[in-house]
Amino acid sequence: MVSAPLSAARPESDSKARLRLWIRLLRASRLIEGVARERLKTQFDATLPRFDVMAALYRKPDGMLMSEISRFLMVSNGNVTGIVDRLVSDGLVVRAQRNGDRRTSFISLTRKGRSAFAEMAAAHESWVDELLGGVSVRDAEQMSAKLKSFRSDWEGEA
Amino acid sequence: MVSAPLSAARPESDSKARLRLWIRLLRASRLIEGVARERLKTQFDATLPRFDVMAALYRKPDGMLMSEISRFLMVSNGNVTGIVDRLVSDGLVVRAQRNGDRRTSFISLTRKGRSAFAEMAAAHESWVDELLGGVSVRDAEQMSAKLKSFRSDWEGEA
DNA sequence: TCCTAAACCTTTAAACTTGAAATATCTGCC
DNA sequence: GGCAGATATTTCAAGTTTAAAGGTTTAGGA
Repeated sequence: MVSAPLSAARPESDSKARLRLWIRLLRASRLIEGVARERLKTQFDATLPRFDVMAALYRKPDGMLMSEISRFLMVSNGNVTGIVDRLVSDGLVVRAQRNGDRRTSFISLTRKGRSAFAEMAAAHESWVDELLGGVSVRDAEQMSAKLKSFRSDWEGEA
Repeated sequence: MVSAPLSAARPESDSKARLRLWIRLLRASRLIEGVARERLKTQFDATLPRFDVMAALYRKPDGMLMSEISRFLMVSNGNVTGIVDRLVSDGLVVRAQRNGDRRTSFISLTRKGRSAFAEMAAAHESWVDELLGGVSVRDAEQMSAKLKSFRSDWEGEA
């Protein structure tokens, strides 16, 4: 009897294992997002999309282009327009004209926006720490590393 | 000089590690969701929320209550109403009256819905396998297990 | 200069999403 | 029976989201 193949190239069970990982990933994301959304609402009268845009801007005090924000957050271009509009009307964000290029403007947090975000970010970090408290730091670091390398394969490094 | 504390209870760096995990988790989810959404659209003229609802129903041939669907998918009640409405008008899903309780109905896939979903599910599994191909099966199983136990802590088992 | 293509952003329509309010029904207790 | 409270769903307004279409501006030739 000839030896049976021990494993085919990417057999059925492999894709099932990855599918299961994906489902768990998705459910974990939804769970955490749900908690963050609810607490942002009740404790800061803010929404998750606004928080996300402000988080992107917080890292770049000099400002970002609309397209940079949408690429960073992995959402569509038109989406960011509406969110920034509302943030501007709330005085948390400004659009600064660029001298060279009239198509674009640099979006950045106002002083008010920065301090509002700093407060929310501290709370947000503690919520995540609370929710993921059951994951050891070692496991968290391991998983982070694996997720990072996975993502690099699909986005041309990051 | 007295010895400095080596680590406080849940020190700063711990929450940073978990925060990083959360960000990576979120970005991985968005990446995969984006690909799935785009391919469902172009290859099946379907949307991700419809796919999700059909996936929930596919596991339960006898039908599900609206509230069961929304709990399973972790979305709001009102949300499911609209999605099911559209699936019904496309003939993919039916609402069956329950004899005992007139508040509720059992939602289930039609024959057409089942075969449409089976096709999409096969494609979906291969997309996930493709996207997560860089994650070894061993790593996938490890991460799944850790995400599962994390989730159980927050949802009263699952 | 003028033209074409590319880049960047906004607008639009349709769908999705939430949270709260409204509606309908059921259950248990008098 | 009749009513209060609980349960299940839908409706509603506001906001988010996408993909596609439209508008403006810039850049790079001919």
